[in-house]
Parts: sequence; structure tokens; C-alpha cells
Amino acid sequence: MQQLLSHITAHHRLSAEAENALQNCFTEISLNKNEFLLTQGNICRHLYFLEKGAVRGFYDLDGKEITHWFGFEKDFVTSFHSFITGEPAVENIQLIESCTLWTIAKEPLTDLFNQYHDIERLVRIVYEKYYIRLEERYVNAQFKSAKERYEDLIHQTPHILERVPLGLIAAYLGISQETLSRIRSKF
Amino acid sequence: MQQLLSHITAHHRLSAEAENALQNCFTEISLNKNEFLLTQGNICRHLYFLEKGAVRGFYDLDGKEITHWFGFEKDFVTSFHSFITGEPAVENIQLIESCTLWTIAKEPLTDLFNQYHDIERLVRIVYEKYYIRLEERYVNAQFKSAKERYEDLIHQTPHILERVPLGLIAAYLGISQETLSRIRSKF
DNA sequence: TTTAGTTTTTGACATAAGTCAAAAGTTCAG
DNA sequence: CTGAACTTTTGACTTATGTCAAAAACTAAA
Repeated sequence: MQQLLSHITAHHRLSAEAENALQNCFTEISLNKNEFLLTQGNICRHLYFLEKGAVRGFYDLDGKEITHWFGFEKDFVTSFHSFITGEPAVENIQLIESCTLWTIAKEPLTDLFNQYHDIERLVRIVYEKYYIRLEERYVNAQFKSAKERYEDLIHQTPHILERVPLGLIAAYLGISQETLSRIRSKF
Repeated sequence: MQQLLSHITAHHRLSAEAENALQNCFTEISLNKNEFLLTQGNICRHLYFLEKGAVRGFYDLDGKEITHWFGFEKDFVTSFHSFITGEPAVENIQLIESCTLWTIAKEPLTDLFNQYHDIERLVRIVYEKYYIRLEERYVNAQFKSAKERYEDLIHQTPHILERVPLGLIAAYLGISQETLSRIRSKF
């Protein structure tokens, strides 16, 4: 719990009261490698904070699994589209390592927004950061070569390489595993 | 102004008081085709609401202009990264048609957040919608072929085709103009 | 109209990345 | 250890898309 709070505080300092209310609304869970937080077709009703472990988000495209994001320590994870709109998710969220997570459902989160302007502000600020991150990933995906995307990954998030099998990284970079292997062989 | 207000209200209903305060903080401006709202290297200090016209966001990659988004009627536009972080923008925003815009600077916006929980909520909700939109564009960019991306564009935002020259559309789709031309020739 | 200036299409060729299949390298339970 | 089950690399070949250059089709001012 301390990790969740201190991570949140790094974004925006909450009043003691709001912080307390927040604490009471999150529940801790532990799940094992390969288990699912969400499978496609279901509505994602929870937001998770990943305290320890790693997950991936992927969906099915013509029988192929497309891993489009990873979550690691200190990340908020959910199927954003489904959580916000209440529509069935098109994606799956699966643990690639055993995880410790903090979870909150949509209704208590909405209640927190109503009660604490502070918490809504926090979330507004977190959205801004996540939006900027996604925008950067978008530009990289569309306008950089496979090699450049891999180099960016090495520099920006090298920890991914140590914890995720190559096949998943290739999918994440939007290239085939063989191409990634060849890129790596030239350093 | 009515258009701005009714568009905002479609996202989230504001109190009369908040709506009033909001009105007072936006200023109307008109600019001509080809003028710039922002050029790279400068800090983007304003958020714009596009009432009429069209703009593009682009940046320079090895001497090539990469148009990565368009803005049309009812869109909020800004260099998100620069506006939020206060760092110099890496992108340019240029009018591709003459425009009528409503503008607000960062400080009055922050003041509005402080005074009206309502307005911060509105922005939180707008962020959610823009995030979902970007997420979809990201997945399309990385995992679909040029042809599929063009077909999606025809179905989802056909108005872009009528208002934007092919070269810019190709750049937006992340393909060369020649490839786009060939895709089109096969219907 | 005519003509200059765009914008779009076409052609020939180059290249990045994908696919399929097999070999090599790891990991780990028994 | 040893062998089964993954994961990663290599090889041969295909395909989508890019690049450069020129032709064709528009557009709009004179």
C-alpha cells in the first residue's frame, strides 16, 4: 500500500483525508503467472495498480496474438477503453510474472471523484502523463523503422528486455520475431 | 461561442456558474490558411478549440514533414506535450484552411480547475475520450497494413479526404504518397 | 482560353520486413 | 546428467512499401 501511495503522491500531493479515503477503496490481490486479469468480450470493471510483477495487454488479430502494451511495477493497468466506456473489452490482460496488485472498481472510484476534487485532479494529471507517453509511442510506431524502435526500447525501457521473451517484445514493437532476432545480431 | 459551449456540454454538463466562468476565459481568434498556431522550439502556452476550419500537426524528421494529426471543427487542439510539460514543442501546428478558434492560456485554465471541480471533471472526461481515440490510432498504425489504414480512414473520417491533399493524408497514414495513390487506384 | 503551378498518377527499381522451415541454444523436471 | 519443451537464431525466398523520376491531370490567375 505504501508503494501505491508514494507513487500517487509523486504525481500530485493529496490531502490526508483524500489519501485515507483512497486507501480504503483499494484492495490487494495476488495472482500467478499466466493468469488473466481480463479476457476479451468481458467488461473491464476494475483499475489495477501493479505493485510487483509484469503483465501484457494483447488482442487477437486473425488468430495472432498482438501484444500492444506491457505493465510493470508502479503502472496503472486496465483495459482503458472498456473501463471507461463500459463496453466489452477487445483485449486480454495476462500476467507474464506472478503479481501483487491493488484494485479498485469503477463505482468507488467515481465516488472518490465526487467526494474529493483532489483525487479527480490526481487522475487528470495521471491521464496527462499517460497521454503523452502514448502519443510518443504512436509517433514511434508509425514513423520509425523496426531497428529504431528497438533501439529506443533499449534506451528507454531496458528492463523490458530482461523480463519479457523475445517473441512478445517483437509483437510489441510490431515486427516479426525473426526480424527482431536479426536486428539484435547486429548489436 | 455557442458551439464551444454546446460541444463541451455534450461531454459533461456544467453548472451555470462554471459555464459562465469558462466563457469569460476563452478568446476568439481568426487566422488564415497556412498560418501557424505553433512552431517547433517554442513553448505551446495555449489550448485551442477549433470552431471552423482545419489544422495539422507535423514535425520534421530528417527534413521530411511528418503530419501526425489533423484537427477539424469541434476539436481541441494544442501541442499536448508542450502545453502540459511546459517544454519546447517538437511539432508545428499549421492551418490548412482559414480558421475560427477559441483560445485559452494555461494559467486561466489552471485557475478554472482550482475554482470549479466541475471543469476539472469535464477535462478529465475529455482526456478519457481523446486517450481512447489515440489508443485506437496507435493500434491501427502499428498493426494494420497501409491498405487497411486507408480503408479505416474512408469509413471513419471520410471528411478528411475531401479537405486534405493526398500528400498530407499519406503522411498521416504513415505511407508514401505514391503508395497511397496506388491503393486508391484499386478502389 | 492559355499558361504556370500545383496535385496526383504511373513506371522502374531498391529495400525493409515478413514467412516458413530448420537448426541451435536454453531451461528444467525427473 | 539427460531428454523434452521452450526460446532464439539462421537461411532461403516472397511481398509490401519506399524512392526517384517523369507523365498526366487538375486549378486558378492573367
